[in-house]
Amino acid sequence: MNCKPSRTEEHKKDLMAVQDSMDALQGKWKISIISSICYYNKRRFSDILNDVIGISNKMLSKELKELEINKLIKRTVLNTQPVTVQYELTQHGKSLQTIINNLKDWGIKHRQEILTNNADIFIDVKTKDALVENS
Amino acid sequence: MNCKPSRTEEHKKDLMAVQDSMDALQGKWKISIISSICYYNKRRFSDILNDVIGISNKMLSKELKELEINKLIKRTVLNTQPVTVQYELTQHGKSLQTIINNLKDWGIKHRQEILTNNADIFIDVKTKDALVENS
DNA sequence: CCGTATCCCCGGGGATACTG
DNA sequence: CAGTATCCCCGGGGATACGG
Repeated sequence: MNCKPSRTEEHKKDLMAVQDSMDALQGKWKISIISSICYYNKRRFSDILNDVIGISNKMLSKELKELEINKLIKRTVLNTQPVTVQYELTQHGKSLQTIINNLKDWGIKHRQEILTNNADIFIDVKTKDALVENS
Repeated sequence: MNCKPSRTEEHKKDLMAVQDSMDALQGKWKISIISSICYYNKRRFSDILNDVIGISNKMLSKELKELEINKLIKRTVLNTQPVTVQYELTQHGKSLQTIINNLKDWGIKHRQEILTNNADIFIDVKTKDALVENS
């Protein structure tokens, strides 16, 4: 991305590509879910439900559906009794590794950056609120 | 990120780092805003309002505030009449280039992936709905 | 010019209960 | 076991108007 205003036609495409990536990864749990599946290679619904702390079955179902539509994971219904469903990363899903790694590295640098030179202020990265400390 | 379930303590940190990055970049307009400022090096409020198509002043104000809190941009009030305000990327903000580039590249691959082998189905990447074509 | 304030709508996302 | 269905709340985000 060569830093152009979004009005220039070619740059609009770059911007859209970035947004497409963000959309695919957005959602509170997507990265955690990908991570869980990736580690175990193949993973069942209830297992992921256990791996990802705090997620509800509704959310898991929804996020998995989106990941599948985006071809990041593959869903397989197994012939067991009762039915079990297996999820695994597609090749395309695995290609996310680089990005996720970059995001992790930058995130660590970011946290340091935010925490440095802020002795008098406490920044809550999550809520993005800057709160003055009680003296 | 070495693909571990989020319950393992060290991996939670990795996950959090990724989330921190996502949080900093999330918001409908952040990337577009960063892109605009980056291109012009220094850019005023009303100019960005013009560069980023469709954004409202309220949203621009809010997103700029968040970017500033996250130390990605620097805000300077100029001594003009009436007052003008200048925004520029910090060093930390510029360090996003790599990530944004990766996101762009992956986004392009992603779009191709989604569009391939889907002659009978139309995928709306934005809404994530898979719509069967009218025959 | 650079924002805030207000109103309002819609969708993300939690809790819980129910089905094949 | 693997999801749906329902209810409900809250915050993102648009439109518009106002203030320094």
